[in-house]
Amino acid sequence: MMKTIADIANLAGVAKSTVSRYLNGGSVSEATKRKIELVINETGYVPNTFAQSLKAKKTNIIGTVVPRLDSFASSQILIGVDEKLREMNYQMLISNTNQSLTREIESIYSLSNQKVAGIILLATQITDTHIEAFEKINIPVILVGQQHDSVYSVIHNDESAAYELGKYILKKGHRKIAYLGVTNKDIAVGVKRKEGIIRAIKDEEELCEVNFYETGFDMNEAVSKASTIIERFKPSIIVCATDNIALGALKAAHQRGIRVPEELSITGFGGYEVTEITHPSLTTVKFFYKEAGCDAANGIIKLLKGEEFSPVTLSKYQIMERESVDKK
Amino acid sequence: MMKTIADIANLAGVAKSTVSRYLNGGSVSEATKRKIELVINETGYVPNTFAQSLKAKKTNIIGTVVPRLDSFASSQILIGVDEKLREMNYQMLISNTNQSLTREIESIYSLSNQKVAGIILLATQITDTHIEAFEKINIPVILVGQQHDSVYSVIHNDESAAYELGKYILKKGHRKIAYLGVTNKDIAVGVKRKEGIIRAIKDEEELCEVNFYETGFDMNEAVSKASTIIERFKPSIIVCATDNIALGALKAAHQRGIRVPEELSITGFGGYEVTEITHPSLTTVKFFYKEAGCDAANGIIKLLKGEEFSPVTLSKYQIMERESVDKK
DNA sequence: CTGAAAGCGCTTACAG
DNA sequence: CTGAAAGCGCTTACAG
Repeated sequence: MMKTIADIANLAGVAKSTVSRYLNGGSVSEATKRKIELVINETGYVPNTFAQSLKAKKTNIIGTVVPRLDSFASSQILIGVDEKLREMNYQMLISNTNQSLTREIESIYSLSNQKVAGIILLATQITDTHIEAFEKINIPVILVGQQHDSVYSVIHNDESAAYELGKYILKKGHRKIAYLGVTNKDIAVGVKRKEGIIRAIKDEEELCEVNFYETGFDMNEAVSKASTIIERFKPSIIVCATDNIALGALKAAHQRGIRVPEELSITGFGGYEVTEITHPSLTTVKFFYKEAGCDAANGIIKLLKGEEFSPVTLSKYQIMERESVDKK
Repeated sequence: MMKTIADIANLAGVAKSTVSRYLNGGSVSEATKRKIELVINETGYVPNTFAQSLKAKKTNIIGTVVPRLDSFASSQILIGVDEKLREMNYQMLISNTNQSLTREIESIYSLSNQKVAGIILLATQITDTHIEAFEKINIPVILVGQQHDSVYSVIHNDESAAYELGKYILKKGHRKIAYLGVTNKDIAVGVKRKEGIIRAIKDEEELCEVNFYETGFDMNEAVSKASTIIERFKPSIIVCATDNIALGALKAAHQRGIRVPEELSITGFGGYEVTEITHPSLTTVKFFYKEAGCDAANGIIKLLKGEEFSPVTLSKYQIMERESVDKK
C-alpha cells in the first residue's frame, strides 16, 4: 500500500502540514524533524508528484522537442540536456516530432499543457507559428541549433566553422570546389555553412571556380547527387554540408573508382563518430553537440530562476584534419 | 487564464460531473453534449492531467528505459515505441541510464513512483535486482532485446539469425573463421549470436577452423582487436557480433592494406544505416528494431487492458547480402 | 515552531 | 440523464 503524507503525519504524531514543511524545507524543530525523518525512512515514503504539481501548478520537467531520434546530433544534444538536467534535479521529457512541423507545434502546446517548466527545441526551421506558440505558452524556451531574434538560442556557430574550413581547404590548394549543401529553409545548415565557405573564398586572392548544389539530408540522395557532380563538374573537392552527405559523396567516389583523397577530396560537417572509421577517414568540422545540450539545459534553469542568460550562446567547434583532403 | 472543469460547467449551465462524464464517455444526452462541446471548443479547454492522474491513480504514460541514446538500435526501437504509443493515445517517457545498471534500477523505481502505466526496458543484462524491482512495482514490464523467464520479452531472435548467417558464409566456402564477439554477460549479443554461428558450423560436414575473440562495443577497440586477429590468425572471414565491430574490422583491414572482400570477408549484425554506405558495403543481418519497438508498445497496452500477450515475441531479421563477403 | 482548514482540478459512487 | 458531495494527496496562508 502506498503511503500518503497523512500516514506519515499519523505515524510521526504531527500534522500533515508539518510533514509538508519538513519536505519542503520550511521551519521545523530539530526534534520533530528527527521523528519525521525516521518514519519516512522506515516507510520509504515518496510524495505523490501529481498532488504536488496540482497544487504548485508547475513541475520540474523540461520538455525537449526533437525532429528525429535517429540522428547523431540529436542524440548527443539530448544526452547533454539529460545529464545536466538530472544533475540539477530536473527531468527531461522527450517529444519526437518525426520531422513534422505540425507535430512540432502540437508538441509545444501539449508540453505546455502538461505544465513543463520550460522547453528546449532542437530546431530546424522557426516559423511564425512557432513564435506565436512560444508567446502563448509563456514559459522559457531555448532553441538549439538555430537562431532567432525573439528566442534564446544555443547555436553551433556554423558560419565561423565553415569559414575556417574554407580557409583550410583553400590553403590546401583547392580551386575547383563543389559545395553540396541543403535547403535554405534551414538557416544554420543550409545558409550559414554556405555563407562561411563563400566568405573564405572571397578572402582568397587567387581565382576559384565554385559550384553550388543542393541535396537532402539523406545519404542515398547524396550518393547520386555527388556522382553527377563528379561526372559533370570534376571538382578537386566536394565540400558537404553534413557528414551524412559527405559519406554519400565518399560512396559515390568509390563507386566510380575515384580515389579519395588522391583524385578527389571530401569534407563534411558534424564530427559524427563514424567519420573516423571510414576509409579514408573524413576531414570534417566537429561540433560539440553534447556540450551544446548542457548549455541549453543550464540556460533554461537559469531562466527559470530568473537569472541572466545570454540570448545567443555560441557552441564550440573544431576542424578535424583527417585523411579525406589532399594537397592540390 | 486556464479554464477548469468548473468554468466549463458554468458556461454550459451544467454540473461539473456532467462535463466529466462527457469527457470520459459517460452517458450524456445529445442536447447537453452539444452545449458542452460548444463551450469546450470556444474556450480551448484542456483537462489538467495532474488532477486526472491524482484521482485515477494512473497515467497514460509508458516509461521507456534505455542504456544509451546514441545507438542505432536504441533510436530505432524508441521510434517504434513512440509511434505506436502515440497512435494508441499513450505517451512515452524516456529515461536514459547511460549504461549504468544502478541507474537502470533507480529509473524503474522512479518511473513507478511517477505512476507510469507500464515500463519498456531496452535491456542489456537482467540481474536479480531487476527481477526484484519488477515484482515490487507491480505494473506491466516488457523487455526488448533480451529474454528472461519471468518477464515478457520481445527479442531479435539472435540465435536463428546467427545460424542463418553462419550457413551463408559456410556456403560461400569459408573454413577459417574468426568470430569477434562480446561479453557473455550480454545473453542476446554475447551468447546467442555466438551459439547460432556454432550451431551452423556443427551442421557443416567439412572441417572448419574457428577462433573466438572478445571485444567491447566500441569501434576503436574493435579496430585494434581485428588488426591483431588478422595478423596472427589470418582468417578468411571475420564474423563480428555487431555492425560497429564490423566497421572497426573493416577499418583494420584498410589500415593493413588488406582488400575486402578479396583477401578478407567481414560480416556484422544489426543492419545499421551506415553499413550500406561503407566501402565495400557490409554484409550483415538486419534486425527490425523499429518493428520490435512497435511490438513492445502493443504488448504493454495489451497487458494494460488485460489482454493476452505472448511471453516472448520473436522479431524478424533478414540477411543483407552485400559486398563484404566473397566466395572462398 | 505547529496545526486546522481550505483548496488545487478532477472523478466517482450515490441519489434522484 | 443529471447533480451534489466526497475525496484523491498535497501545499499554503492563517492563527496560535
